Parts: sequence; C-alpha cells; structure tokens
Amino acid sequence: MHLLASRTANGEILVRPLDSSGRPSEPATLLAEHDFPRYALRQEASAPRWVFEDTSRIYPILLGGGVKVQRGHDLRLCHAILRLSAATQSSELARAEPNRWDRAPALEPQAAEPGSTLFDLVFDDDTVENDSTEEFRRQLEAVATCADPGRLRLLLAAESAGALIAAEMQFAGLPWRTDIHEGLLTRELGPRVAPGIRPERLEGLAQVIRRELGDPHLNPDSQPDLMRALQRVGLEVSSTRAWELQKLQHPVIAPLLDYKKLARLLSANGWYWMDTWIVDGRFHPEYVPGGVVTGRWATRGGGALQLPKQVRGAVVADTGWKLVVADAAQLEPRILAALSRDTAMATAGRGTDLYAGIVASGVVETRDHAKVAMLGAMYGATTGESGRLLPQLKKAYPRAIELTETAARAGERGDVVSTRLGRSSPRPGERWLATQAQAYHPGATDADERRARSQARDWGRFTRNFIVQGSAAEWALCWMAEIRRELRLLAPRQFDSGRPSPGPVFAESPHLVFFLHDEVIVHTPAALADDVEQIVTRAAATAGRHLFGDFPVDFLLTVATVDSYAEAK
DNA sequence: CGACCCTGCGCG
DNA sequence: AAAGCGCGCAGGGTCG
Repeated sequence: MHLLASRTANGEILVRPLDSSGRPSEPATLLAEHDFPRYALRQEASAPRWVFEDTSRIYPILLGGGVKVQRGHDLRLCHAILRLSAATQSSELARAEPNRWDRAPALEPQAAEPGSTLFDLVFDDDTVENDSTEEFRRQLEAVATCADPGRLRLLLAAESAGALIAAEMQFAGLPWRTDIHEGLLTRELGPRVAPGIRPERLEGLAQVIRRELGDPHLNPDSQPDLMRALQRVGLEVSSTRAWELQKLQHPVIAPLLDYKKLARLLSANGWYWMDTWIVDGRFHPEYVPGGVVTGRWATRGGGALQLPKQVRGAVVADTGWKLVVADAAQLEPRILAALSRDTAMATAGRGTDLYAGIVASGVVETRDHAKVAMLGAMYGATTGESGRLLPQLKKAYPRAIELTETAARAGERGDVVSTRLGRSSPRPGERWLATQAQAYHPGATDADERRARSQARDWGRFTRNFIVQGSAAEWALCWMAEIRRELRLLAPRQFDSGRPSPGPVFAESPHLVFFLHDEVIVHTPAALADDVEQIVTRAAATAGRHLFGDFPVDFLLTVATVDSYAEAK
C-alpha cells in the first residue's frame, strides 16, 4: 500500500491511497496539518510506503508531531535518478520534456520550526506532468520496464530511506556540549571577543608575523598582502598554502602556520559558528541527500561534513547515553573489488585491513604505499608515487584496475557510466562537447588538441571515480537504512500502533545522529549500546549482500562505544 | 551595497 | 599545479 501525502494550496494535507501500480485505489483524505501526525501514526500499523514529493519539506511535520514513518518514496530524488539513469532512458519519464520534477528545490534554508514554511510544492498549473500521482506512476513504470528492475528498485528505496534519515537526523541533532567547545576556544584563541576583533592569541601571533616580515601594518588574512610580504623577505612562494610554507626555513613560518590554524578554527568553528548552529545542546545541520552528483549527501550550512577533528571533543553523549561511532574501513577499495569481482583483491581485505592485506600479499612494501596506490588508481593519478606503484597493483589486481580504466575511457569519449545500482553520471556539457569538436575540426591547432585531450582526461578521471564513489554511496545508504530498520525493532515502543498519542520521537530510543560518507554515529541509551554495535555491524554485511549478492567481499567496520566523538579513532 | 571569483582549508 | 576524485564555507578582493 502506498500513501501519497502532499500539501494543498491552502496548506492542508491530502493523502491519496495508491495501488501497487500507482493508481488511486481508495478515496483520498484531506487533513489539517495538525491532524496529520496522528493520522499517519494510525496508518503506520499497516506499514504503508509514504510517497512524498519532497521528504525534507513534509516529513518534519510528522517528526514535530512525534511520528516516525517506516518506509518512504521521495518523488523528487527518485525522479532525478530515473531521469539520468542509463537503465531507464527509453522510459516515458526520461523522454518527457523537463518539468517541475527536474527543477531544483527552493534553496532557502528550512525554517527551524517544522511546518511554518512549506509553500514551494504548491503549483498552480494542474498539468499532467506536474501531478504527483502521475509522476509516481511514471516512476514505477520506468523501473518495471527496465532491464534489471531489482537494482533500481533497491536504489530508489535506499535513496528514499536516506531522505527520511536526513530529516530525522536534522530533527534530532548531534549532541553538542557548548561548555566544552567554549573551553577549547578560550584555550586556543584566548577569551571570547566581539565579531571582527582578533582574539588575544591571534593578535599576538599577528604581531610576531609583522615583526618578522618587517611590515607593521600587514594583515595576515590578506593572501595577496601576505604573499608580497613573504617575497620581500626573500621567500620565493607561489602561494601561501600551509603545505608550501612548511617547506621553508624562516623565523616567520612557525608563527604563520600557527596563525593560519587558529584563524581557521575561529572562522570555521568559532563562537559565531557555535551561536548560529548549536541550539539547546544540539547541532542541527541540514543534510542534502543526493546533493552530490555521485549520490553522496551534501549539507547546507554549518559545514557538517567538515567537522574538524579538533572540535569533535564537544560531541558528547547525554548523561546515561553513549555514542556508537562506526566507520567503514577502506570502503571504496572494497567497493571496487566487489564491482569488478576481483576475488584476489577481495581476499586481501578478508577479515583484515585491506591495505595491510595488500602488503601481506607482497604487492607493495608498506601500508602507506598500498593506500596511495589504491587511491591513485581510483582517482586517476598518473604521476608521483602512486603513478609509480600502479603497475604493481595492476599486476596483482588486473580486474579491479581494468574496471577503473574502462570507466575512465568511457568518460574520455563523453560516454555515461553507472554505479552498481544504476545511478548514471551526467553527460558532459555543451562546452565540453564543443571543445572536443573543435579538436577534430580541419583547422584545429595544437593548442585546440591539447585542450581537448586534457579536458577529456579530466572527465575520464571524473567518471573513473564516479563508479566507485557512487557505488560506495549506495552501500552507505543501504547500510544506514538497515541500521535504521533494526534500531526500530530494538526499541519498538513508540511505534506500536496501540500507543494512542505520539510522543517525542527521539527521547527514549537509539537513533542516528550523524553521517559522514562512510561513517555513522548512533546516540543510544547506554544499556543498549552493545545491541546497537551488533546492529551496526550486521547492517554492514547486509548492505554488502544487497549490493553484491554472495560475492565474497568483507565490509569491515571499526566500531566504538564512547562518550565523546573525539575518543573514536 | 551585493554578486561573484579566488584562495585556502576542513572533511570523506 | 599538492600528484589525483567529490564537496562547503569563509574571507579578501574586484566589479558594477
């Protein structure tokens, strides 16, 4: 059973039951917004799949009303996948003119208060293309008529589960101790100062830098000024990047590197950041599922996917609770091994650190070499150490390396590549095609050809990486969806249909609070931490089976139950 | 003044 | 141009 829930022009919620092919089956129900959670909770007894036009816009109403749902289908996200997927190119959906389902969602951040601003899904033009019921039917049909529906079906389910999880994680927030964060800032930067003023320690370092560079008015935050000042004292730099400065011998270097480090802390995660993003002891970033072309998530605001290790000590479980932090070890190379069915490479990672396994197999000398060679293979490195190590890797793991090279060649030609579950890479743009065409033009110059070749290789590196990064993102979605499903079984109380009035969704039971590409954090009552660890571990194996069947590849995790995020690895 | 680009750096 | 992918964000600087 599907329940399509959408918002009407006057702010009510319209729920339309649909049958398995997406056709309206029973009469629709019209609800006031505040009645929606209670209604949804009743429906949950039969575990419907909720069809949302945009999960991030409508699900917060339910969460705010104390209701989590089990299953979802996000029309906007699934449309994006099906529109581009090579597997569904002949479908009605893919061949239709661009319509409202292709338009980017409104970019303004959501209001913190769920349900206060949700106008963007209301459309005046009641055309067939814009109707959600029709769109859902087109999506089901596109999947059903493609060559291998199972994979896409899984992808759409995983993507949609991701949308539910993203909304839930934003709603729940990551536990954040502002007192600990403040302590760190004061220790590193000095006492808090008003915005625009340099904290004590930064000002002190700025003075030292000015003295060493003989420029009493230098603003170390100005890259051009700093570069000129460095050159004036005879330091030949072409940039002011930390890694480049590190190589130089001069008394200004040490204080300058300190300055950069601290200036970064201040601007990225200083007091202003804390005031903006931490509300009632929780960090509530907005996750954007499908925000990256490869299918990875992005975030909007707060820089949640760049939380520096430096400040992770402020992420602390509530009293009586724990954080279960789990990280997929060497995820992308394992994905590559499975994608290419390279049993030798899969064997190297069986029950052990994959890079260590590669060393143990005698392929390269050190773990560091194994890592840099693997990354180079997946990113398309040609020079340097990883370029030199590639032949050894190729000899040991021909199937895996072959797959990356095939993907690169496809991209160089301008072809599309696809992930394990069928997410396809975007086609190169007009400019790319024009540059390639120019190189084949009779009057093409050497420069034209060089440019075209270099651009083709760039796109090849993109498609090479796309299949691995994108398939890894799919694994991670399946992993998380499975964790979520099992966590619910672990603490079923608030979902039981017998409970007549919904309560706070995250007050009592373990729930996901953070996701970072190949890493999750579950916030859990301490007594359940062991169960959560098992769930997370089991879910990794399940995700592997969902993607790769019985191909014998391990997806190892490092799992830790901790009080503070900083304690994990 | 805002819009935009550039540089640099954090994360995977 | 940090060898080699994908991001977000802040601050300086320039331009209209």
